[in-house]
Amino acid sequence: MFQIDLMSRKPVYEQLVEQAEQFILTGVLVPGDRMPSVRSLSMTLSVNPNTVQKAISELDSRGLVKSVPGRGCFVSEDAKQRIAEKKRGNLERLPEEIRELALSGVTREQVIDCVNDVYNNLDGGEEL
Amino acid sequence: MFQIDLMSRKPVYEQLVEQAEQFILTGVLVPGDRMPSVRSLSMTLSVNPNTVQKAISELDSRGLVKSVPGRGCFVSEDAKQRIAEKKRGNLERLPEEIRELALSGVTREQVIDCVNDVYNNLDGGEEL
Amino acid sequence: MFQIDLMSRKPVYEQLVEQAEQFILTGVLVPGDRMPSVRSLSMTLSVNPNTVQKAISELDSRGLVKSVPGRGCFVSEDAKQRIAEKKRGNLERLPEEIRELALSGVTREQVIDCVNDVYNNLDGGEEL
Amino acid sequence: MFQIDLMSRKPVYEQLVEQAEQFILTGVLVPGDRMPSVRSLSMTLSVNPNTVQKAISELDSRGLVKSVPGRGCFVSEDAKQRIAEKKRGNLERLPEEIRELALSGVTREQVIDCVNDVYNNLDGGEEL
DNA sequence: GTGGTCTAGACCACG
DNA sequence: GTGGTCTAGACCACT
Repeated sequence: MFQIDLMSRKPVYEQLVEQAEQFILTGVLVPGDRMPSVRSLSMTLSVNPNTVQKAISELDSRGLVKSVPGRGCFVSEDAKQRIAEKKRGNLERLPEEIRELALSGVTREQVIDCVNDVYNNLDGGEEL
Repeated sequence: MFQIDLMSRKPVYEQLVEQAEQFILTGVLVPGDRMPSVRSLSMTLSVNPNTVQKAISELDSRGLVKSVPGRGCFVSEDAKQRIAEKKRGNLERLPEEIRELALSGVTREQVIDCVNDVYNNLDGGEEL
Repeated sequence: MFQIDLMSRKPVYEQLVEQAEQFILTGVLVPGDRMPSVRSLSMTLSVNPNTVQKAISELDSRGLVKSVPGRGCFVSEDAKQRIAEKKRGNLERLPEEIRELALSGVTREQVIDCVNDVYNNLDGGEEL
Repeated sequence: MFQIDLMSRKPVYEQLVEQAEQFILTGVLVPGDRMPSVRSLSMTLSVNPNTVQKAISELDSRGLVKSVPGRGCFVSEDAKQRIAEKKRGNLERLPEEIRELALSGVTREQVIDCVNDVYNNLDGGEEL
């Protein structure tokens, strides 16, 4: 399920956090699901347990999972909404990125096509 | 001209590099223009000369400026093209970002509107 | 392994970069190998860590090594090819150098002998 | 006659020195010839007179020219021999350069061809 | 004055 | 422990 790139400059724990968010956002993980344990993840990924723990703590502090001592770590009820809300904030950065593309010679049509491609290929069940 | 955010997590030298790229891409700096000197920049920005130097070196190694010891640092002829080419590569990352927005409840219309806003507000003289 | 000449006019960090390239080109360092750490190198060479760091950064930006914060710095897969490609470009400068030798009284035989010596003494296992 | 590249990282004065050496080695300048004056050179090249003066001083200290106050600067009798002698010293560095080419995949034939090309195309009168 | 290199020593994030 | 960033201040070569 999880997989990391040790050669990436992105910190391992951050890769794990982002993947967890992706899984929740796309419905691979749903509220109540139990996350893999620190030990099992650190084993399968050949990563230091501290690193995995850091990712879990981060997810916890963002309210995306709830750690229950002795029982494990579970996706919280409002996890998806929280992530969606945060991602929606990225909409503010979008104009600047598009402007850069425009200045670099990318045409309006290319961008519009790209947008339509994405929306047309969304799995029906994923739309809110 | 240049300005930095000391509180940003983005390294100061990287902020400088990106701003320089912006200036070149938007035509504020054109080929042959002389960059502010290391010392003057470090003074006005209250940043260590070494940090500014690092930014200049980075720009140099990317072929965006040519720094000539004893004379100064000049925007190279093909600077804008180099940047545009690199930015165009970002087009590949765009679908993923839009997909995240879509999954987060942003509608197709919102994104399209955003795109059109950008292209309609481009300075007329700039190439689309 | 690495060693520098403090009296050389060539910058220390550049000496380090060139030695690393030599090591990679001659197979002393192979893809996946871990480079000596910044601190250890700076200790053994009695050089400031920043200077070593600069060399590492340069190698990284040339794609010869991948440095991963917290884990170390590793020779990249295509390092040798990249170096070989660059060195092959030096072939263009060779005629000018030979011409200078010729004009200075070095005979054709002397140069040819030199060439043959080099090729005859290549380690058998190295590709011609 | 002389020409410099202001964008080169090679110092201007060094460019001038090397060009003078080339002119002497190839016979464009012969013993007794008068060098262009500092003022005229600095004018035609749009270079600071100090920079030209530095080049002249360097040539003088190498015994390649003789400055006669009030009369000018003349190519010395043994200029060509001095240069040739120095260049012949470069023969020692040649094997290392060829070895790098060899390790980079350049074949013995390519190098030999290059050598023969140079010697076959030498102007008959230039050979010592 | 310019850019380039280097030292000394600090702090941070990551593992 | 690792690499990455930054400051403070020095020296050099070049124009």
